[in-house]
Amino acid sequence: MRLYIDPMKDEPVFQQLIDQVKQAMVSGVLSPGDKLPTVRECAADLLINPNTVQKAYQELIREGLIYSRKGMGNFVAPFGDERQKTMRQAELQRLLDAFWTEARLSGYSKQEIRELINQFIDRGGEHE
Amino acid sequence: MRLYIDPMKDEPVFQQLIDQVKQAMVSGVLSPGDKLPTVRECAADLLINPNTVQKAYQELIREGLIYSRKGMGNFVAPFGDERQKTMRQAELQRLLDAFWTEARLSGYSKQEIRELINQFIDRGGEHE
Amino acid sequence: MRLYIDPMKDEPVFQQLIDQVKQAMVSGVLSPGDKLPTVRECAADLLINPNTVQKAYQELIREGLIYSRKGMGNFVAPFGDERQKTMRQAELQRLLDAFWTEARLSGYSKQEIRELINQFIDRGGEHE
Amino acid sequence: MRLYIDPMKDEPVFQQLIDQVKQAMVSGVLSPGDKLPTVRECAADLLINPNTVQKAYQELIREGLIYSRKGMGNFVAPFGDERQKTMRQAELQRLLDAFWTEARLSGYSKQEIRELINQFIDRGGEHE
DNA sequence: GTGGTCTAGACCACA
DNA sequence: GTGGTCTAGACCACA
Repeated sequence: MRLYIDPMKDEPVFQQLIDQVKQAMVSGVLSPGDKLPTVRECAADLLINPNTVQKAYQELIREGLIYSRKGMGNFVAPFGDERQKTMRQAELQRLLDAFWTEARLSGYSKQEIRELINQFIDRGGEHE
Repeated sequence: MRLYIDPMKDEPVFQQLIDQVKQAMVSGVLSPGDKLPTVRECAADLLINPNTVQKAYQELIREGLIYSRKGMGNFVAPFGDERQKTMRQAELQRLLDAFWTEARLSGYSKQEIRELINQFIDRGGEHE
Repeated sequence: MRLYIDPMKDEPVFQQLIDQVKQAMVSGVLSPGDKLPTVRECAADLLINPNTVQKAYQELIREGLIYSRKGMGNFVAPFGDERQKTMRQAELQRLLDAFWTEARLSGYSKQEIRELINQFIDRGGEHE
Repeated sequence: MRLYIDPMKDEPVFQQLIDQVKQAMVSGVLSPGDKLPTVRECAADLLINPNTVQKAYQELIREGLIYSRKGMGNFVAPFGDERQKTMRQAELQRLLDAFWTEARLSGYSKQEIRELINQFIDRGGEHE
């Protein structure tokens, strides 16, 4: 697993790292048990501050998506934990609301959005 | 149209205002040509600084969702402009990607997400 | 001569009026001696404040492009007065500078801009 | 890169800053990747408020001409992005129209304007 | 250290 | 009256 960042994006660097790890987990590039790059390795690789990498990993740990073993590194956690599921419902609803509002403001009808989403899902969600 | 804010949320106040106006436009509470509260009115109402309201309105202007007339106030712009549509496609795709990743990480299968979305749409997208 | 305004534009109303009269003079819709709409007529027509129309006309008078005859109305002045020419050189240079900078920032080469301009001129400057 | 302002000009300070950065980018004083003065540095240097500098930088970011990294500073973005080009066409046309109208009102003939422009371009567009 | 948000309030341009 | 610009300065997030 190799991470990268885009300095042009206004998304904070630590957030870009989090998103990438999540994307990799969804797409199967990272599987439960896989080892992530070490904090130092990653920081040296991307020319960023180790604290920034640490912050990203801490957040992923907090979300239960990775776990840390002292002296060993950081590893991908098993998916689909029931507790996670409950915790994520609100976030999910929020994202779906945001998507809906943007789509409606863009002038799409309910039916068009439904089709847009179905096409997306049929293609496998871009990442699969 | 009456706006409100939640000072406890960590979402910036100006962003909350933007989101609310957008929501109101999608839900039909605000229609093209409608007058928004004046900058001062809104600031006094919400006990926030006029500059904060101004910032929110400026962003909405920049997105082409409202327009401003000095000495007159701010007004809702016509929807669905073709140029806007093009500009929003990327944002839409981004939001749908984010939603998809979160949903997949929460352990939902493709089919479950499809059903989740269809239920959401059938309910009218929360706002209708 | 019928004037109109676009409330969506962020250009002030009085400026839109000025620009329109100028465009009409360049394109030949208005010729020296032609009568402009009266202040009240124009204000009533466009649903704007008479002061706004007055302000536009005052500016055109100041630039020597129209003149006012008490009780008679406002009329288009003869073109090309030598004094005007001198006064306008700076403004012209400024506009050309602005155009050049934008064009260069848009990625056009010197040669491309030259061609762009020549095409524009050959078409008659859009307004003729 | 050193910025300056003229407080006597009626052009807003933030606009003067924007124009200067653009000019510097066109003339080659600023190249992609170059670091701009920090918000505070610039404000202290010009004896203006940091918010005013911030406003100028925000607009440049919005136009895609610079990008910002928290804790790092603001940097010049790569030029000539294809999307920018498309977005700027309208602005370009508008400026050329304005120039044309002013020139015609000043009494120049089509041929004279063509020569005026060619001279300008041959001199390298003032900035090169 | 550096950018981002926000307050409190002055002053100006436009309508 | 209404929006736009600007000051002086606080506090927070990010690196």
